[in-house]
Amino acid sequence: MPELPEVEVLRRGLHPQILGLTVAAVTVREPHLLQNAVDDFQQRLIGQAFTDTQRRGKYLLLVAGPETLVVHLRMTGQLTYHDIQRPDSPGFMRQPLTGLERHPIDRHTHVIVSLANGCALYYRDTRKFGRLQVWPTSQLKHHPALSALGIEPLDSAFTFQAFQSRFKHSQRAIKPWLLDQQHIAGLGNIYCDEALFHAQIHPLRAVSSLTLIEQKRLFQAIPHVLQKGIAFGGTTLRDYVQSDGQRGSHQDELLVYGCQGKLCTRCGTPIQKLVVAQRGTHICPTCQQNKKR
DNA sequence: AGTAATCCCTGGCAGC
DNA sequence: TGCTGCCAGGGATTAC
Repeated sequence: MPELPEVEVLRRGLHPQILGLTVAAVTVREPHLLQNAVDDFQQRLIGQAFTDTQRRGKYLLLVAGPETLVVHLRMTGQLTYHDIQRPDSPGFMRQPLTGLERHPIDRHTHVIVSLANGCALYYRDTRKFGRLQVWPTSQLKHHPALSALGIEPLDSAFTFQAFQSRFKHSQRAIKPWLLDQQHIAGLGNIYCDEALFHAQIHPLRAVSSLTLIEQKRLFQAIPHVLQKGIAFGGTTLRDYVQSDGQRGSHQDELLVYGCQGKLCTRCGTPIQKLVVAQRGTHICPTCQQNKKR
């Protein structure tokens, strides 16, 4: 479940590795994941060199001159750089039990971008929820999904005024509101739960019922939990890996997500798991009370 | 218009 | 042991 921090860590890892490298070939083993026709996808990338990397919400943008590769990892997507100069790189990792070398490409490797230096980018995705698309760089502003995204929570434009102005008078619960990418871009289930715990707000509280103090706590909690996730290399619960195949370590720093039964670090109450908007949701029932309006 | 439910996928795991 | 069925969830789509 890569969210903003995971995509940002991935981007920072890929950036120095691919910058300036030319796409030599593109292999598509699962056309279903592409939002372009296969031929179109291949022909527009081949011959282009990567000039920049960007991130917008949970979208990774690999800019290759006039064309940009837009990647969304969704649940189980992995984008790794396979360095042929390093035989110990993830592509040649040894199986922990058998000691046998694992082939760099398996049945879940769906797209391979071969680079002119002999290295390659592998897109691997067990659940096949992820999507890849080639889109004209000059038209990124008009990309339907990207242009619908809300404010970037780590951007300088994320001020309390900007945050508060999006609140409106919605009776919607705060958790699904935060998960809605058109308000704030990049929050997913993990960091949403962590932010609400940090701000001491129950996920079912109506958006319009939040006091000014609570709004300010939430405004501060969002970038705090995201920066912490980046600092620890992202959260690897199962599938997420960085560009070099390494796991993140933020899963060991979570205070509520997946912590049901453990004691709240603030008050000692056991963390509870409930379901909000069809999502597993983790709270401290003492610190995050569902007050009446 | 705004909100809520459904679907896509597979591996892991609880339960019998 | 081996099978069944459920669960994880981001976002497009559909439904209300």
